[in-house]
Amino acid sequence: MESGGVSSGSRRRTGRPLSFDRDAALEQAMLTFWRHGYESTSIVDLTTVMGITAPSLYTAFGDKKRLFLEAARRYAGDPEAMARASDNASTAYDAAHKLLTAAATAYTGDTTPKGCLLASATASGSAASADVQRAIADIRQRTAAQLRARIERDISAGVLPPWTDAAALAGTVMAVIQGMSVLARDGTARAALLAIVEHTLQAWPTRSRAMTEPL
Amino acid sequence: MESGGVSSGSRRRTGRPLSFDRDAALEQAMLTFWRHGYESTSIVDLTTVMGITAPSLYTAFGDKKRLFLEAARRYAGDPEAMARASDNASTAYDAAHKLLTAAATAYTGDTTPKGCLLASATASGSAASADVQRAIADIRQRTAAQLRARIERDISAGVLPPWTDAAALAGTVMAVIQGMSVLARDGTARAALLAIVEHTLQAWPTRSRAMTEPL
DNA sequence: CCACTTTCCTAGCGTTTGTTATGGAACGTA
DNA sequence: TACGTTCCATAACAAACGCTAGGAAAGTGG
Repeated sequence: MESGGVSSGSRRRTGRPLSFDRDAALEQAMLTFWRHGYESTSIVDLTTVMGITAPSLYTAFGDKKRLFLEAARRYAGDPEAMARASDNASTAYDAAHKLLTAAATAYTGDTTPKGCLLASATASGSAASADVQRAIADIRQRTAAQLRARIERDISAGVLPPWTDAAALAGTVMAVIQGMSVLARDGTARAALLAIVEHTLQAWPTRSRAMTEPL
Repeated sequence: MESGGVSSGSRRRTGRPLSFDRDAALEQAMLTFWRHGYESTSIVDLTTVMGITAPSLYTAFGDKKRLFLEAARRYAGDPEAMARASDNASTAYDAAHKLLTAAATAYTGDTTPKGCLLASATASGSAASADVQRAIADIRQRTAAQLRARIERDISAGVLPPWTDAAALAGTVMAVIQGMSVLARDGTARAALLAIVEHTLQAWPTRSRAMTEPL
């Protein structure tokens, strides 16, 4: 019963090998969840785009819920990579700027669905998928917590004024990110989203905002 | 075939009267759509909370799609009332402020579901409900257009500087509104949303922003 | 070549979905 | 009382849902 090493490295050593590319199938599943959401995507939809049959899907990914969570993890990327990117930014402003522009760009890709998978997939949801919604909310709140920590670091370092409301600042960035997903779904173009990003960042506090004269 | 005057005023003059309160039933349906979204709310869910049977629902409201659209119209309120509120605001800033605080408050009600019905109900969606999504997007874009027009009016009147990007400004407000719905769903408290509102409005352009000294 | 393991496909499981036919009961009118 | 109209409740419809038994097929290790 110890056989099921889920993670990478250990492949099965015997038995018939998979006849399809597991990664490619997962990618297609992710795109479909991205486009239609979690509950509105049926198993038939998935097997069609993945090019496999239902039993193959179940043996390879468990069930619909686990497949979605794996697709969501693939979409959100490595959480540690996000943390590193946030830490490596020279200031919290830079981190927020990168986060916002990356979102605006990702939500308006030519070859990908509009909007954010995490925002689109679970905004609605029956009681049966409450755990899926919670998992997605966790990913969001992890991002928010990292940004907030980065802001507080800047406050301590004197880069941001001491009266800065770190929660409100991080919250605003998160709200704009999530909101841009809705706008992108409604058809708003990338340039318009980027203009929103620039406008939002104009509210970023500066040590000199109320003291010296910018520009 | 001309009998079906949907709107108010003309009630049926003969036959057995309705045994339930149509308005109260619609209210319950709205709350359920608000909580679970459009596709995740089943007819059984609706008939349960409405206290009627399926055939009664169909004869009184048409079908699930029309019931939802009627509930959404009830939720969004009279569009003309919104337009009047926007026009009656003394400035575009006031209109945006009212819009944002009203959203933050409505999304965190004690007796209502968290978030926005329009944002939650149709963020995901199968191809079958594309028309429902379009109807909801229309309501959003009507709000955005009104706010944008109000901003442009202020620009013409000299209340806002001529270099103001009305589209970006209105877009930011809309993005924050939609984003706050996601945050509210995730459990963010009303006070935190109101802090986001205040922070967002700090980016509002002022004729004097780069010329004279505020405060 | 022979077990043994694992994946593959066909077919179908039971449940839930949105929606409706049917027949009787309740109303205003005559 | 009798009529036309309208509503209610029972029951059921076909389709789609997530999911899985069962046996054939394709690999590895002995």
